[in-house]
Amino acid sequence: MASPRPTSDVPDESVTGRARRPGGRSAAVRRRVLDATLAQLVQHGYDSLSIDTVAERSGVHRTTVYRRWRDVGGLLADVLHEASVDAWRPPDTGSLEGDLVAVNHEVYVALTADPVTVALIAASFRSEQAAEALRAFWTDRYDRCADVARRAVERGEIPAGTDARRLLIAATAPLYHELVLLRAATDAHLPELVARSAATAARAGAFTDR
Amino acid sequence: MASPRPTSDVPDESVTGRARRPGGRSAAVRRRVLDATLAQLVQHGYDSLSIDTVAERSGVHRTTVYRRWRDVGGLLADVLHEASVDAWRPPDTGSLEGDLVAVNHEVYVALTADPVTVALIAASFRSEQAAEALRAFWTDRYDRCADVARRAVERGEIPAGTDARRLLIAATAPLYHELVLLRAATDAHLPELVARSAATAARAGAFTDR
DNA sequence: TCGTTAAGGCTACGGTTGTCGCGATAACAT
DNA sequence: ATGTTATCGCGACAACCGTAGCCTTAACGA
Repeated sequence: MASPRPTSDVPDESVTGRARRPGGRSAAVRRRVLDATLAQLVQHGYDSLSIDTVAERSGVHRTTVYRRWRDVGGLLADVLHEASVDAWRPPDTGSLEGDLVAVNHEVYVALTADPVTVALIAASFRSEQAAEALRAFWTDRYDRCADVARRAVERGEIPAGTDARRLLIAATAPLYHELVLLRAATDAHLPELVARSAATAARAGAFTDR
Repeated sequence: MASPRPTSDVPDESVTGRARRPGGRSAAVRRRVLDATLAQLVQHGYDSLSIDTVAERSGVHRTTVYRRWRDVGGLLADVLHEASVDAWRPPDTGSLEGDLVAVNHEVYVALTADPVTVALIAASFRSEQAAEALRAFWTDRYDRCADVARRAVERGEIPAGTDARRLLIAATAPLYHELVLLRAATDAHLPELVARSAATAARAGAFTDR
C-alpha cells in the first residue's frame, strides 16, 4: 500500500477530453480537434458538425475523438470551456440601464453572429455534457453580473434587496426567447428596448424578494 | 384547357403530411402515425422518437412516413398543428397579475409535464418544419393574449400604449429561460414570482412604446 | 536510460438513417 | 362502371454512427 499511485483517482474530468497524460501528443490532439470543431462550425454550420467530419478535418482518428469527447455535445462543451476561462467582467457604464443595454448587446451578438452559442444550445437537447457545460457557463456569467445590481443599489437607482439574478434574467431572457425560441424577425434595437424595460421594472421594485 | 383540374394546385400544405387524396386510407395512415408519435413520445421520451420507431409502432411503412413527414420535426409539427386548433382563450381572472400568473402556470405545466412542448423545441433546432410550426403556434398564442393587456388597460391597471406582446414575453420568457435553457432547479412558485414581476413592471410603464 | 502504461491509430462490425425505383392498391373524377 | 393517378408497401442500397479489439506509440516516473 502506502504510495497512492494515480491509477484511478483523477476526479473525473475525463468528461471534457481531459487526459491523464496531457503532455505533448494529447495536448496536440486536443488542440487540433477543437480547432477543427470551431472551423467546421463557422464554415459549414451546426448541422455539418459530426464526430466524423471533425475527425477527418483534424487528422485525428475517429475512434480517438469518440473516446475522448463521446459526442458533438462533448466537443462543443470543451470548446466553450476553453473559451469561457477568461476575465470577463460585466460592463460598468455608470447606470443600470447602460449596463443592461451593454450586456444585451453582447448577448445579441452572441446569438446572431457567434455560431458557437446557438450550436451549444441546440446540442444541449441531445447531450448531457453540452447541457451541463451550458448551465455552468451561464451560472458563472449571472454570478459575475451580480455586480451590476450591487452598483445600482449603491447608487440608489433600485431598492436594496433586489435579486440580481432575477433582474438579469428579466433583462436577457426576452432576447433569448425572441432570437432562439421564436426566431422572430431580428429587430436591431431589441436589446435596448428589453434592457430599458428591465431597468424600469427594477426601479419599480419588481425584483425585490417577497 | 378550360376545366382547371386539381392536378398541381393545393397551396403546398403537403408540408404537414397533408394529402391530396385525404379520403379513407390516407386519413387512416395519418391518424395511426400521429397516434403512434404521441404514444412513443409519452412512453419513451423524445430521444426514442425516430421515423423508424414511429413507423413500426404505427404499422405504416417506413418510406411512407419519410415521404409524408420527412423527419421527426415534421411529425411533431403535425401533432402540434392538430392539437393547437382549439378555442384556447387566455385566462380572465379580473386582474393583470392574476391573468399572468394563470398563464405562467399553464406554461409551467407545458414545460414540465407535457413532453410535446419540450420535444418540439428540441426538434426546432434540427428541423425547419418544427421551427416553423413552433413559431406559428407561439405567434398565435401571443396574439390571443393581447386581450389580457387590453383588459388591464381598460381597468386602468397599466398605462395605455402598453405593448401586449412585450408584456407577455416579459412575463413568460424567464420561465422558458430557467426551465428550458438553464434547466435550473425547478422552484414551484417561480411562475408566480415571474408573473408578479412582469405585472409590477407593466404598472410602472416598462412596456409602453418609446 | 528504461519499464510501465495511458493514449492514439487501425480494422472491422452491426445498427441506424435516409433514399430510390418499382409494382400494387385504392381515391377520386368521369 | 371504369380509367387515371396519388399514395402506399416493399426490397434494396449507400452512407453514417457508435463500439470493440488489438496493436503501436510516446508520456511520465524511477
